[in-house]
Amino acid sequence: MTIAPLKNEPSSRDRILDVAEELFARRGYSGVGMKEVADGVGLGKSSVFHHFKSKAELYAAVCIRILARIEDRFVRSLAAGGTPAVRLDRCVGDLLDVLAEHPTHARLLLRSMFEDDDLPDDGPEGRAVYEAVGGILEPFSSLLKEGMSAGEFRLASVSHVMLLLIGPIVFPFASGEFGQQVLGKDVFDAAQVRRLKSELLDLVRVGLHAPSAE
Amino acid sequence: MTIAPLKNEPSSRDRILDVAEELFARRGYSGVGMKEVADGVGLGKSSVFHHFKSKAELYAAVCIRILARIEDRFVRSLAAGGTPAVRLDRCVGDLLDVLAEHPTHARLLLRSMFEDDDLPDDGPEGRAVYEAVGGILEPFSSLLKEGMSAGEFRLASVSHVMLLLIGPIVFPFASGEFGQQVLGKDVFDAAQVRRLKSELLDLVRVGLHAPSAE
DNA sequence: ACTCATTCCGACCGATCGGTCGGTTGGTCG
DNA sequence: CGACCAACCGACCGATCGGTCGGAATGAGT
Repeated sequence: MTIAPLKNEPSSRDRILDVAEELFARRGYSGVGMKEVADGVGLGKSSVFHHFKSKAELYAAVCIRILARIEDRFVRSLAAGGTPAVRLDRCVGDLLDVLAEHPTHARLLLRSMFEDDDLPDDGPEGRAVYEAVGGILEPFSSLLKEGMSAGEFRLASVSHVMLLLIGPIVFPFASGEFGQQVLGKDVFDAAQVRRLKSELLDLVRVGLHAPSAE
Repeated sequence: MTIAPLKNEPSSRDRILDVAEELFARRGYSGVGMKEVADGVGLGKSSVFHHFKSKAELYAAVCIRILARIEDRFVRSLAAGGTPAVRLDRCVGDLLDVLAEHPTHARLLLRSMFEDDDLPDDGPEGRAVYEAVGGILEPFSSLLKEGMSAGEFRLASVSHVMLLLIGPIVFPFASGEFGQQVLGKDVFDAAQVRRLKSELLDLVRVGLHAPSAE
C-alpha cells in the first residue's frame, strides 16, 4: 500500500522532522545545516532534499506541525464548557502542559516569531503558519472579550493583555539553561512544571479578575 | 590624546557595535555575517576584525553593552526608596521604558538566552555576561522576598515568580511583527507602550498583592 | 627625519553553506 | 518479464562563511 504507511516504524519524513525540530529549537534556522539534519537522521544530505525541496520548506513544516499540535489541544480545551474564568484557567493550564511535554516547542515557537525573515511569508507554507496562529489567537481573544462583558474579568484592552499573557506562558519553557539557573532545577521536571503552573494560574486568576463585582 | 577620544563623532568601534546590535537582533548570531556588519558600518571586513578579534567576541560585546544599560537603569530605580510594592512598580515600569526606548534590546536579550551555545561561556566575556545578569536578577529576587516577608506580596516561590515575570516584561518588545499584528499598531509607538505598561502594572500589582492583609 | 602605534584595506585561505545532478537500489504494478 | 517510482546516495557546484596576512596610509612623539 502506498497510501497507508501504517507501520509502527516512523517514516523517514517524520524522522527528519523530529531531528530538524530538535536542532532548529536549539540553534535556530541559520544555525543548523542540512548536512547536520541528514546526519542526525542517518541519511545523505540529498535524501533530505528529496523529502523537502528546500531548507525553508523543512523549517515551515516543523513549525506547522508544532502549531497544529498546540492548536489541537487548545481548541479542544476551549470547547469544553464552563464560565469564561473556568475555561481560561483550563486552557492556560493545558497550554502549559503541551509546552512542558515537548521541550522543543516553546523555544521554536519564540524563535519563529523572531525569524520571520527566514520564513517564505508569501508562499503557501507561510499562509498555513499564519492561519494556525490565527486559529489559536482568535478563540483566545474571544474568550477574554466574553469574560469581560460577562463581568468576570476586569475591563482591559484585549489585544494588549493577550500580548502580555503570551510571555509568561511561553517564556519559562523556552528559557533553557537560563531558566534552569534561575530555578536551580530543570524547568521540565514534573515538580517544577506543577509549581510554575500553579503560580501562573494564581497570577492570571487574580490579575484578570474583576475587582468589585464577583 | 590617545586615552581621551572625547570627540562627538562616535568611534568606529561604537559604530560597529551599533550596526552589529541591530543585525544580531534582527537575524540572530549565525544569521549575520561579518561582511554584512562591515558593509553596514562602511568598513572592510578585516577592519572589523581589527576591533573585535572574533565574531563571538563582537557578539559578547554587544550583549554586555545592552546588559550594562539595563542594569544601570534598573539598580538606580531599585535604589530609590519606597515600600517594596512601590519599588516593584517603579522598577518594572523603568525596565519597560528601557526596552521600549531601544527596540533591539528585548529581542537580542531573548535571543542570547537561546543561543548560549554561541557564547564562549567559559571565556572572560561569558563571565561578564553572567555577572551582569546576576546583577539584575539578584536585587530583583531580594525585592520580592522583602515584599513577601513584609506582608505586601502574597507568599509564593520567588524563583518561579521571577521566571514568570520576565516573560510579559521582555516578550512584547521582542515580538516584532507578531506583536504588531496582534495589536494592530507598532509595539514601540508611545501610546502602545503606555498601554502595555499600564496593563502589565495592573496585572503585577493585583497578581502579587497579598490577598487578605493590606 | 625617524619611529611607532593605530586604523584601515584587498587578497586570500580552508571550510561549509544550500542546492543540483546522474545514477542505483528495491518494491509494486501490468 | 519490463516499466515505473519513491527513496536514497556520492560527487559536485558557486557562493559565502569566519578568519589571516602583508602592506598602505595617518598622525603623534622624539
